[in-house]
Amino acid sequence: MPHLSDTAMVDAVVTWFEREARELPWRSPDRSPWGVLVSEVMLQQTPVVRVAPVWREWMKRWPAPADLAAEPQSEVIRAWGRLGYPRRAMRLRECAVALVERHGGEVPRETVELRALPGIGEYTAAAIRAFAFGEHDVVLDTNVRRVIGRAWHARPLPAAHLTKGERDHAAGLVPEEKSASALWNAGAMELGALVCTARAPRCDACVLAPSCAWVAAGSPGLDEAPRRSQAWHGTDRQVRGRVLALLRDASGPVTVTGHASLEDVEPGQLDRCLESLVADGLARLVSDERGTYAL
DNA sequence: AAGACGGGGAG
DNA sequence: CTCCCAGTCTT
Repeated sequence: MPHLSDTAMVDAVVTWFEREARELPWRSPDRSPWGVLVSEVMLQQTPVVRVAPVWREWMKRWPAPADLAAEPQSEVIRAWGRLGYPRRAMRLRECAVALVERHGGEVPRETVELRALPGIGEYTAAAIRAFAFGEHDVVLDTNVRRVIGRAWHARPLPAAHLTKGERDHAAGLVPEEKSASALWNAGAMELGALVCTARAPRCDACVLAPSCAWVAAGSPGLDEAPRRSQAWHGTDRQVRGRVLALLRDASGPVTVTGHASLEDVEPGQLDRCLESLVADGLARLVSDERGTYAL
């Protein structure tokens, strides 16, 4: 039976984080709130190692919201490269425009204002407040949910959707004091990313192990836990990605229909994907007759 | 409450 | 080859 108090467990994570935190570029002392915002959007569903080089490039090229806002979307999609979910790049640019129009080109620190920005949801708003401004907030990403779920509730993996009960419990764990709250938010995330990982947790190296409810229960359920399965090969998602890669790597319009690199794609599926890309605003039709598209 | 949405590195 | 990742937005 675990016997450490909530506070002692939270403190253990904070202490561990102060010792073990990775030196990520968006954690540098000279980072800007804009840099934090960009990093958070890039990190939505994309791992740190893949984000880092792109983030550096973006900060060099577009150091402030106004710089990105002035850029054509095609260039932004190109610079996004292969980070995935290119709608994020589109929204990031829209976000930059909104920052210029509504906030004088600055990143606001209030939740309502952040949430009103394109691409900024519950998690990202809280992360920006905590990591860019040091504000007290509840940062709940998949890592923090997994850490809390295991250490406090003996659950192997978080449920698909965040519940009110889960949010309330997480809120109760955040230290009152501002700087400690930010360290807990970042530390719990870091612990989930480096130690309390989804499928191969390193409990022997975990500061919470002595008081972890899941460890105490014998670390059950990892194999039986429901997995989110996402078919990939041959799906519309893959075809959309291939079309976008084609448009990205070209300097101008491309005749997509009958293109050699898409030979194996069924014409019907290709048409459907092209139509959806145009509907999403990610691609535009240049010449209907010739099946020519561009970013 | 579901489903859609990219891509690559690790196991 | 399967699984996962600092989620968001739209039905």
